[in-house]
Amino acid sequence: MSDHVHEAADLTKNQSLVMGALTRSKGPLSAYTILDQLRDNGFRAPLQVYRALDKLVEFGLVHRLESLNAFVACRHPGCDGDDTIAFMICERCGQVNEISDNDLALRLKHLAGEASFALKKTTIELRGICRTCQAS
Amino acid sequence: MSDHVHEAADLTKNQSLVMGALTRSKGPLSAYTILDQLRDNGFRAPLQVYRALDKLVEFGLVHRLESLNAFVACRHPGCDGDDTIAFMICERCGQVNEISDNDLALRLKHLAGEASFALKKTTIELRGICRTCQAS
DNA sequence: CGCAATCTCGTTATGAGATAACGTCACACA
DNA sequence: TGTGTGACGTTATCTCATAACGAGATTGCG
Ligand SMILES: [Zn+2]
Ligand SMILES: [Zn+2]
Ligand SMILES: [Zn+2]
Ligand SMILES: [Zn+2]
Repeated sequence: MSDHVHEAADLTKNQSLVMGALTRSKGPLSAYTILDQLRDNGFRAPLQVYRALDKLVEFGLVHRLESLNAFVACRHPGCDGDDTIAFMICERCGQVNEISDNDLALRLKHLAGEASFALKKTTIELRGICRTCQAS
Repeated sequence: MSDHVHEAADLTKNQSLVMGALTRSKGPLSAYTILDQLRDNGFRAPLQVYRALDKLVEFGLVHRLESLNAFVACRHPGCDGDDTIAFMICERCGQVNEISDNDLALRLKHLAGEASFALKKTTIELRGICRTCQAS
């Protein structure tokens, strides 16, 4: 276990269970929703979920959506968890799309640089209606 | 009152009090912190704060910081509340800087357009250390 | 081996953020 | 006069998140 890329085998039981719930879900889940889904697996308290989520976010396998207080499995291929990611969140169907754009990242870095701001983490969340929901 | 630009005179008593608390503050405040500060002015329940905040945000006088669950008075000159605004939030001193960048806004609009995503609202929050705090 | 450091886990209780639901009051305006 | 609308106050409740404590398992070292 010298690798820093976290695969399924690296995860503890609780982490795997939480990861599974998020992967199965079509959209983001709140910690308490995950808790409810995992009661049959022995989950009893919020902390069991939050502790697993903390690690999964740290590993870059899960992202937290600040504007939703919810969590989503990373579906952005090649996402290392440190990228500048933008989320498009459909307010009708709840689906989340994860996009990484270099121009966007550069622009933000530039703005931070101009202000001598030591950038650690960026949150970009776009709210709106997705293509599918507009059609219907 | 036919104007749509909201000045101090437009605000109700509660809205003025909440706006005052936010304007006096150097950084963002949580709803409950505002509540505590306004107890002497007759505030008793969270809803009094949240109702005022809802309106102030609607008027564009106050912004909500999603990653902080807190609110900050708009200090961006000419901000109409509909702009695409990025917030730089210092994790050491708590100060918030509000910046509006056209290139950034255009890039986001472009990305949304590419995905046929009907963009309604964008949240951009940069976390890091401000210039002042780096120096010290 | 003996022992400390670290990590995961379970549990209980509590803190922090936000809203539902109900009724009151003042005001505008037909 | 009556009727709608919007702000307000209060209570209760809901959702989100963490503090604090202790039990096992694991690792690495003297
Ligand atoms: Zn990702
Ligand atoms: Zn949709
Ligand atoms: Zn502003
Ligand atoms: Zn600072």
